[in-house]
Amino acid sequence: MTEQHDNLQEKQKQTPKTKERQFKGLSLTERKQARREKLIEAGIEAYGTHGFFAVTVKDICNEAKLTERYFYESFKKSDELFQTIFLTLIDQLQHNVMQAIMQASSDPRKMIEAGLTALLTTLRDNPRMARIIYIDAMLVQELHNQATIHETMLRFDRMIQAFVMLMMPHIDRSEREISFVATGLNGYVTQIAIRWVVSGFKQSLEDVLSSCSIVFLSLLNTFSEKGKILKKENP
Amino acid sequence: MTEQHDNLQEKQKQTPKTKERQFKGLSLTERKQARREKLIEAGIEAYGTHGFFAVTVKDICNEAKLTERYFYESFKKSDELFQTIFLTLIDQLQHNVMQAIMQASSDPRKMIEAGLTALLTTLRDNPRMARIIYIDAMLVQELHNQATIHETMLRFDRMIQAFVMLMMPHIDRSEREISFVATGLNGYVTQIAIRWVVSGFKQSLEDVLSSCSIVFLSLLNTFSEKGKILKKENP
DNA sequence: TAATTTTGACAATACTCATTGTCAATATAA
DNA sequence: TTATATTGACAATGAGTATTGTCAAAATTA
Repeated sequence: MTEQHDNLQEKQKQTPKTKERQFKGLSLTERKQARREKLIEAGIEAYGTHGFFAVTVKDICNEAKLTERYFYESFKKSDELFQTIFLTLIDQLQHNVMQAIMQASSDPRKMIEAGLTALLTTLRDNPRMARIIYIDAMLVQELHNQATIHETMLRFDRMIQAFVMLMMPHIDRSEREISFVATGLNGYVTQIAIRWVVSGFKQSLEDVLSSCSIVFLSLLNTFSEKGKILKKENP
Repeated sequence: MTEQHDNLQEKQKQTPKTKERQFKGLSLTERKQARREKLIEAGIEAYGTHGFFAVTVKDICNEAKLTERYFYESFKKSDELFQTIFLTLIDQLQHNVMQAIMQASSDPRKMIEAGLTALLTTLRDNPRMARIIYIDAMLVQELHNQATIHETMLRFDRMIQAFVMLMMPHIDRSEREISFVATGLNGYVTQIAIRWVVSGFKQSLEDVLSSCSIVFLSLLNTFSEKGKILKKENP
């Protein structure tokens, strides 16, 4: 219809439209970034305290003292915030564990203890992180089949697998089987961690640590004996 | 207004209200029961195939070839169907496992193998059961904090705990710690099972079984050596 | 101070579903 | 065959909430 006229209007609007203005000494991008971080913090607080399904976008905005408009300024869909939070937290957790393992002596037993201790203390010191990673994330990945979250979870599997293969170079098991064992070990620790988290960290760190270590140490022992135990030896 | 007249009408309505009539040779109760079972079957099909969150009440009714009215004839709330299904399936699974363990010889190794084999074959032969128990149930328990489901899940923990304590009567660990180990073992098997289920049972039963057994056998070995391995013995 | 961006409060819209209600068609008993 | 219990299709309601839109007050620059 009036295409030429419209094009003219567009030109006028595009350039001089929003003259960026400083606010509280911050530029537009800085303010956006600040709001984004407030939303992330609020999300951790809300999700980690009440659980993913009990929390609405409005809740998070209230927590962050921002209105819905600003939510969608930073995140296209409401899932995006959760995914962002999840990735942040799991990076943090994995980093702590890896670092602890690296810094331990090269004795496998020390490394196991160090890694598990790092994991458990991180969870205890960040209970909201614990809830988000171990409970909510499981749900969200299913709800909106978020491949990203699932893939990220597998990082721990692979970390354990690498560890096992590193510790026992001349192991007589197929890599495929070790991969399964790693998955299982991850599940072992995860399940105990969940119970610990849910209980409000009632039990002592030492007890939980010992319950986790024992399996790793047993396996270590079994593997280093080259699987003798696994052969059927009926008396 | 016309109270007396209304009362009269009520009386007439109350007694001869619904004269039960036979339909297709079935009484009202029989028909209700049949519909209920169709809904349960449809629920297993739908939930087990597409997942809890992708399924609506209407989906289940379509699958069952019944209309919504009949859904609420059998279940007050939509959750009720899922809970019913879950309890049915987990009973079935636990029964199979227990039976296998009982029927095995009293050799702990045989019992472990029998129990795990029963678990894995049941899951492989009922993939929808597997999905419902190991994936959807986890979610639903959180979503509508269904204590029932959570409690039921703990049955497996306790089953394993009882087994461990039975196998190793003179173990030097506290019951509390054994309880944690049992939880962990449950998580170990569960995690591997989930991966197996999700992969569409790609790997052979033998591989999966072996990956599960190894941990039980290692622990068995460790415990029967009275925890020597766990003492620090630096070279 | 005046003009205008930025913000915050809140209304409006859109959608998905669970749950309930209506009603005509059908099957059954008398 | 007739009266009515039963069924199936589908509309109506209601609740919750994500997402978008409006607008006046507050803050900033010139």
